[in-house]
Amino acid sequence: MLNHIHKWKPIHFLQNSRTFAPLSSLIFSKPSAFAAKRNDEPTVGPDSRTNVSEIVTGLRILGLRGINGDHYYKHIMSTLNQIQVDLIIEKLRIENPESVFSFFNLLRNEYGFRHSRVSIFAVAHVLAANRRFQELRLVVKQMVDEEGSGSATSLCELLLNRFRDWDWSGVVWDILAFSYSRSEMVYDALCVLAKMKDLNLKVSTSTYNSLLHNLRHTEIMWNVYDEIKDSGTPQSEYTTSILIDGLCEQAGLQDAVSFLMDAQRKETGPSVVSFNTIMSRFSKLGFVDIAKSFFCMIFKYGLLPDSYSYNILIHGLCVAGSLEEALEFTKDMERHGLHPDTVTYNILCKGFRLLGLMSGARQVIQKMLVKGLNPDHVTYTILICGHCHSGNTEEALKLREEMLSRGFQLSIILYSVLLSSLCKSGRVEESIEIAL
DNA sequence: ATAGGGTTAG
Repeated sequence: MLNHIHKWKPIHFLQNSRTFAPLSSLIFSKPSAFAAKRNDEPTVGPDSRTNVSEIVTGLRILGLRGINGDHYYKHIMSTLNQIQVDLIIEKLRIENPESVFSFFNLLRNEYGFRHSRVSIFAVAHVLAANRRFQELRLVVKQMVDEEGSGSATSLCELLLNRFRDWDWSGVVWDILAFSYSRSEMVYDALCVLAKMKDLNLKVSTSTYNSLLHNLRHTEIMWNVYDEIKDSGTPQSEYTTSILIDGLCEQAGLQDAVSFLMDAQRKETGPSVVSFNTIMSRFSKLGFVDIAKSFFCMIFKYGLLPDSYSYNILIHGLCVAGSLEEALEFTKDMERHGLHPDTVTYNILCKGFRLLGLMSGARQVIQKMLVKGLNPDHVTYTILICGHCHSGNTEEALKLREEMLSRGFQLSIILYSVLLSSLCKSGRVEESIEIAL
């Protein structure tokens, strides 16, 4: 340990590095940064000689990889507390914003560090400024999941008190509302929206859509829709389809169809997504013929069905037992330049399974493999259940092995099917073995 | 945010 302590001597390190041109030029281009050691900052490390500024400096010189490859730094990282981390992140954010997120992630992923809300929001603002929306969503989602429902009030307060004038805070607010909605904490999402309204902040279409989707079984959906219209937020094709789906449940299919037709009068016209939603509803209620007529209507509106349209219809036909027609539509799909995907093959596989034709199911999967598509957990579930159902426990067990070797987990339901099938065929011992 | 799966027993 002593060796490593000696290894870390910031001043010597700088003096020695004078002989190495590339590094020294980098270092001495900003000498002021190295007057780092300040006495008013908490010290860290085994000898209590390093402080936050020096860590930030180290990060600048060595980079994240360098710092994590350094034994002494590694030790410091594992002993940092939340106050120190908050200080580091704040300094990095100002002096070296490109590295904030990496540092934040490193601590969380490799050291199991739990960041404070303040640091999370600070990092979120940096991500928003850099338009790294995917990572931004992830960071906020993790926070929201950890904080749980009912946390919106305090998180909003924090945003309001400490981040009010920050650039991009509108985006962070929106992502916060979106994350609550996505995690099905609808009232927290609504709470954030109410605050955003007070602050005159813009709500994005995707946040509104997610919220509409979660509220589609309730009357509140219409309040949100009114708000969308009042605020002039642009609507997407999903907005209409979510409303249609909600109408199917709240009012009835007739009203939903009227709404779809009304959409025609608007400038954009109905979208394929809306047709798909209606088709799916009718199909699930057993009205495949009506679903089919909507499928034809897509063309009449000058639109083209997408792979969702085909899969919905093929599924409806399979469930209705019209396997031949389902196969016809699959060919038609290809004629229209749409490739049957894993979902299509799974649907067809289930079609054969429903008729007890496991050899046909196998052929479907064979064709799928030829097309370069891999079976997923749905494929395996259909096959295993089918084989269990037809008494071919041996084949089901083989598929279980294959599934596990490919890194898929068996669901509880699939296990119960498999175990009961084994028990029924008198193979109780094996059943117990698998269960344990 | 529109497409695909699955249970036991009673």
